[in-house]
Amino acid sequence: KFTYSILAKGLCMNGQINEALKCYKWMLEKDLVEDGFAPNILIDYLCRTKNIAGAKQLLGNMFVRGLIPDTVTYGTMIDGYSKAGNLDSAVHVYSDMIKVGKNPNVVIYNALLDGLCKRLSVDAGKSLIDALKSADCFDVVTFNTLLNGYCISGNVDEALHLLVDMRKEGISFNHVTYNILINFLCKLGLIQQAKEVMEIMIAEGLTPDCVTYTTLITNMSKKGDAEEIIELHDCMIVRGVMPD
RNA sequence: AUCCGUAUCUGAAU
Repeated sequence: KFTYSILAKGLCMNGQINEALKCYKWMLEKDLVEDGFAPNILIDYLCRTKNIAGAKQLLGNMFVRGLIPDTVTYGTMIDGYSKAGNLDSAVHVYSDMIKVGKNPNVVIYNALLDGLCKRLSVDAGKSLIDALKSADCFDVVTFNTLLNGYCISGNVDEALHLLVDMRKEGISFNHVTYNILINFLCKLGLIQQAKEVMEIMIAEGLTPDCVTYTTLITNMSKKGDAEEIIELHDCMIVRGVMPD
């Protein structure tokens, strides 16, 4: 189950979807598909490549073969729909999973939250997170998602307030939290402050990653201080972060 | 044995 599922995933990452599907069919013949693990990988790939129709078909095929969609299957479809801009269908999949008695976990809610913030409104996202807090169902991704929503809509006050709230709820910032803030500061034209936040991040024991550096370099390029850009580039190399 | 191995948040490209 694992060996051939991961092989199928590798084929997908190579863009060889037909080979991946062949691999899956072969697994079915050999009775190696006992649950959602293998089909979830293919459904996810189809969603990421915006082939929602294909993903739906594969999902339908699971039922035909008596395979029960699991929480990951539902999460994959919810995220796929919402990233494709179809929030209604995402919510519909969510109701389906409730109907069949599957318990949504924090990943499901985070996917919905991201969809709400990006496709509907941050206010809708705020309402959801309030409910999640009462239900004690949240993690660092939940907060990062809403934080990014506030940043995208330029809501500085709410963003800052959310950071305080995060601490209050006992959620530590991670590298993504910092990357969101650094990107936001850059977008506000506050490059120097963005670099300071990177220093805070390091002081907090977190390691800037490729996204951190690319964010800073991209935004500094718009101003054209070549010296500083090269310095930052060399800095990332020295610290062992590979540019992509 | 334990751990890891499929879904959710950030940059760039389109």
